[in-house]
Amino acid sequence: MAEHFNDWDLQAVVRSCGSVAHPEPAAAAPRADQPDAAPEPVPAPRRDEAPAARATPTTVPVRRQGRASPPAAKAAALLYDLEYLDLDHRPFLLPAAPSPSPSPGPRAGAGGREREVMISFPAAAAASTSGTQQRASPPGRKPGARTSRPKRSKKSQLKKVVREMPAADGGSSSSDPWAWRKYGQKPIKGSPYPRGYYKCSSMKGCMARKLVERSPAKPGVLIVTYMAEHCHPVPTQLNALAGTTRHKPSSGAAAEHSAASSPKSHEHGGQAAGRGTGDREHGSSETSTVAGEIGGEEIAAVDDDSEFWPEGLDLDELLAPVDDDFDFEQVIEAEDGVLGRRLSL
DNA sequence: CGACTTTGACCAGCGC
DNA sequence: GCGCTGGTCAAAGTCG
Repeated sequence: MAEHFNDWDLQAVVRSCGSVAHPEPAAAAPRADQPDAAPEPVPAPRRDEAPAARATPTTVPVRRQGRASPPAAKAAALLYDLEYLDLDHRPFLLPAAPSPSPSPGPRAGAGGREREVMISFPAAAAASTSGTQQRASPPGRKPGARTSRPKRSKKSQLKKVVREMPAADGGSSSSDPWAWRKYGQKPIKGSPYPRGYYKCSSMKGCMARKLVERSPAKPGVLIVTYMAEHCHPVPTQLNALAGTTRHKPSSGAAAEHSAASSPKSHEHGGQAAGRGTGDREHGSSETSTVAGEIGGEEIAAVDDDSEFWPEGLDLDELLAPVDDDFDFEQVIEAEDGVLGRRLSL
């Protein structure tokens, strides 16, 4: 796993924290994307919901638990458009993992297709992002009450890297060495699924952040948008800085929660932004998280994924990185030749 | 005790 | 100018 990190690590990552001070991060970075996959809080979509979206409802029976999902190759197959990416600046596909990493790199492999949207990154942008840090609001502030906030850069002018990955993959946490901390969640208009907002917590001052949301069109697919750059090297130790990981023992909701909440669980696919305003608004109380996914959502994901599951792809190989915790009983093949796995816990 | 998640509110950008 | 929407903050609570 660590291997693929290198791939992007090289380019993506470190852009000297100076960036913080650097008003022009993007400028300097030809490609500030940090393709890290991270714990995706997957707003658990209800499988019942968005039925239309589900292309292969028939395969539902395939059940697998555990985050592993048909990641890799899907990427290749997956090619639906990310309209929202079209920021005028033609989004382009990243050469996915240049790395011939042995493992089905979760990276691009994670089923994620990446697109980098390069947009002028006005100093303002930097400022805006940094705003987070700049702004130190006085204590005792009423919730939500902020003091002056630095001007936000034009939202549309940030450089972004968008990746798609199977929800089942939990955002291919496996490929994301960074520690992410969720700082918000919002329902997105037009989408039944809320979007989770994450910041890099690997290092203070790092402005890297990512947005995670489920594709309305394909609930089984997570769309992860990376913004800004990491100003530090990939932590050799997950959670180097972010101290604790929350792994709840498992038990009913707890289990669900655990996966969900353990964000840092880079390894585990991390946090699931279960519910937040979004859920509330959308009425979906799916506190999902990876764990949750494991339970059910994931299944859905799998189904979807299965759609593009490449034939020659070796599941075990792909799943290897994440299989640690789970034992798959068997691999089953769905009617349409879709592969599914059933595992026993 | 520190880090994380949840959640309501604030605020800026954007469209009408 | 107004309202909507997205993005972010920070208090409160949870967990290891």
